[in-house]
Amino acid sequence: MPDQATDPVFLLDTMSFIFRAYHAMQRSRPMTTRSGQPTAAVYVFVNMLERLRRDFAPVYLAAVFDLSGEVFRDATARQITTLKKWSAAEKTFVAVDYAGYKANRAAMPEDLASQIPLIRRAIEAMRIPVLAVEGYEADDVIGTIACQAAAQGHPVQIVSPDKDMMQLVTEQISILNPQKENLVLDPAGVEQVLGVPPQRVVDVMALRGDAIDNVPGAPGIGDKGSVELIRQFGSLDTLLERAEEVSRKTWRESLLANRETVLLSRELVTIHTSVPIALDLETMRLGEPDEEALRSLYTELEFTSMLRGLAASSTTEQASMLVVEEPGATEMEAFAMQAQQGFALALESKLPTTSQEEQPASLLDLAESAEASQKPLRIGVATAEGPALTMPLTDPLRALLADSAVPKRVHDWKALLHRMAQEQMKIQGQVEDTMLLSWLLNPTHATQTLADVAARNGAPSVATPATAARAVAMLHPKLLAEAEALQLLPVYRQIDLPLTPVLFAMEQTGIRVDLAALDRLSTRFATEMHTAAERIFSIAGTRFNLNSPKQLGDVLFVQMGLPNPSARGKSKSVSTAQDVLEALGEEHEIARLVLEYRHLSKLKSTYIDTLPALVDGNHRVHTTFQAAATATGRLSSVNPNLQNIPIRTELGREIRAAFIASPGNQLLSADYSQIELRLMAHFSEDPLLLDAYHSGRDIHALTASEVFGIPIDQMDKTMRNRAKAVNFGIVYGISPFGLAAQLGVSQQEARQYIDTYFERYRGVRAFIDRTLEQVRSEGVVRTLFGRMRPIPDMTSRNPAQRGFAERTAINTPLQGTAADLIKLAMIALDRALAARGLAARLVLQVHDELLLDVPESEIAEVAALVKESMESVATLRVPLEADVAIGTNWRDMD
DNA sequence: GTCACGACGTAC
DNA sequence: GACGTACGTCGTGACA
Repeated sequence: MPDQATDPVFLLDTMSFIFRAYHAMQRSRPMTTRSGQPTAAVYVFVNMLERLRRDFAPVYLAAVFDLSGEVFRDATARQITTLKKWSAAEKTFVAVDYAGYKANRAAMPEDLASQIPLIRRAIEAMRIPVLAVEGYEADDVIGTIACQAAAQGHPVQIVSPDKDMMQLVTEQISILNPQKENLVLDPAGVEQVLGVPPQRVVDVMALRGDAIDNVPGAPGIGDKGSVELIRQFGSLDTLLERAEEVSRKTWRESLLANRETVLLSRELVTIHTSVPIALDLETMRLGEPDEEALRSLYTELEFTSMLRGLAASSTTEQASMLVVEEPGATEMEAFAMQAQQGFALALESKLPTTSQEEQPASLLDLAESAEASQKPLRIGVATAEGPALTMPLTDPLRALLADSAVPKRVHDWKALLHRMAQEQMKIQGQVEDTMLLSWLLNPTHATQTLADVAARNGAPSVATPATAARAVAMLHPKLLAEAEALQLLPVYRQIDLPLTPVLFAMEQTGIRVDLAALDRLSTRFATEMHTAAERIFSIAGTRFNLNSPKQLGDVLFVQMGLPNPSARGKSKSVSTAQDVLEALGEEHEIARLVLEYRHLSKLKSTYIDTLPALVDGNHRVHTTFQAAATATGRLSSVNPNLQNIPIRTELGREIRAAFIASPGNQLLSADYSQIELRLMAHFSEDPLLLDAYHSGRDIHALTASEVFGIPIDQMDKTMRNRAKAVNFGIVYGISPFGLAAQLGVSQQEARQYIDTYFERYRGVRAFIDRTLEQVRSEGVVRTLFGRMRPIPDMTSRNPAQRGFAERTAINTPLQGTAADLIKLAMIALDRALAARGLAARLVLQVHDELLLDVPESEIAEVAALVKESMESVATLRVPLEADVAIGTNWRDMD
């Protein structure tokens, strides 16, 4: 138990949370009781308080409200028309007109107002002290009490989602946001997030202004400019004194012209700490909740999960007793004994990254970040029975981590490997990954963060390293048992788990980017975009934002009256999508120009101007492969996405050419030939398909001759391409609608093609029927290796839902098995390269393609190895073929 | 400013 | 009412 004098004081910025909760839930789905009483804001408020109590066991806490004090007033209470606002001139609070000050703020909506009495009941039942000073804003009350408590030696946690509060942060006062995984901001954290230290927060805000609260700021100086100027000049006062020195003209002139406005703005945004009130800590002592009152409130509001939490609170308390945040030597030794059987570990979660932190602007920043990184890393550890501890990374723990006889359990092994590489930690021994297990069990769930997985599986909290480790320790046996019951362990142990270190290495290696080439492209694209835009404006006779589909649709189809063949405005704006503009044909030059502009603009903003910001000091870009993200088992790639680098157009290929080999190396690409159609042949055992792949025939030409009745030797490109679209359609779970849209033919015609296809490829028809029947009865579909995807809605009365279910049921085993195969090939290849001591490195995977960076001297050997790894990864009813190509860049490969 | 979402377009 | 699977950018609109 910490010394009473150092118990932190928690100050809750209550209405900010209630408003945010209200708006957030409003957007997703309004939450009400069966009788229609809205409850979203109450729910979020109560939930936050429960979590705060559970995660931090606060001794002193006050829910702070402001002047209007809605909570303690009836809805019909008198309107407050004035409040006291700090006056710089009089150095005191003076009454101002409330209506004017809050002019830009809407009145409280009725469905929120009706929840206020419920929140009042919750506060009373939870025995939470309330702090409100008549006529003063909550911000100022919080600031005042925070300073007083800090002066008396108490650490203060301001619990708020609001950036304004950051100005109050000191060594003693920090900001806690329980909605962002209990993110705590200390002075360094504020600087990391905002780019300036807490003392300078008001300076930045004064420059930037705030439209909502009528804070004018300096017009023309926005988010970026304000931070840059304050960082450059050190403070607002210095900046104003030396405004003449500001190099950018618009900023300089704005500063010179708006000096007084900016100073006034600073007054407006400053939180004042001299509200006439004296801290009385005892009134802020948090009471024991009135369980009966809470039970009755939760029952009334139909908060069933909260009721369960209430019932289970005694066991939860026991679990939390097993968490020791500041263990002594004895506890750590006890842990080391128990840990021999294996333990779970979790690292401190990181602060969100910002562009500022990546590029330290000054030596001072460098020094500060170096200091921050010298703080010993805190690691949460937990065994099956013993307590979970948060402990520093000391030698005994390093030894345990490196001990290959000790199994480890983690959530997101690959992320851990990256952190460990930074910290020079080594981890050996069998590793289990609850993130992968959870994904295999539920691949369609949006996220697999620890917080998310823990919540779904009834684990209490992941706020600190120790509680996170406790959650992993609890999740591991549970998820493993579920995976075993669903026969998912083979995929887990043979595919996704061993793939993890391979992906880690690929991410670390990265791929080299030709920055000079991108720079040239940027200039060239800018010019061409400008030319296209000017011609468009000239033809249209008006200037508008070409990037806005809404404005563009208005100009083309309303103002100019062009025919719109789509006419598929879903009550919103007219579609200006590519296919619609293409359908306008060559006689409308403006359509062609818009398409050209769009293409240039897309490539420039998505790739050309984005990639250079993401390269490291060696001109290499490091993507993150998300291994637990897709519904089918594929990987995905983010930050940046390197799985959608252009290839189809000439302009796009210019970008691809900017991905280059390391000096002295070549790039080697190997891609599976038609892997999904080959898998269709394997699964369906269709004689035509099997024969085609065994005798190396052109599959698209074959389909063209079968479906369109054209002899192979008279095949033209157009018919082959149409047949190609049919073959792709088969893999996607074909429909007349989709094929018609793809080919630009009528649905009747598309239906005719599909019917003919299935007459010829009888095996494919049978496979589809068989698969649908099986999925209808089992509710899941599986890949060849047993990876599973639940398919709901197979029996839905809604034809659209049912159709979608049927198409995913067909596509998933094909796409998913292909994903399994290339993953297995990557694992095999990685081992083969290591066994031969080759320096070639895998750098990318693009679903059916592997890209390697290979020293010249190894090319022949690696080419053979890659081809062999990919083709012999499984023996199917048709051969697997991989085509290998080599080049200095990712475009020019032979 | 922040967030969510739709429209669009890139890949396989 | 969307033939499958992803991710990123932009504009827009709703809230501060």
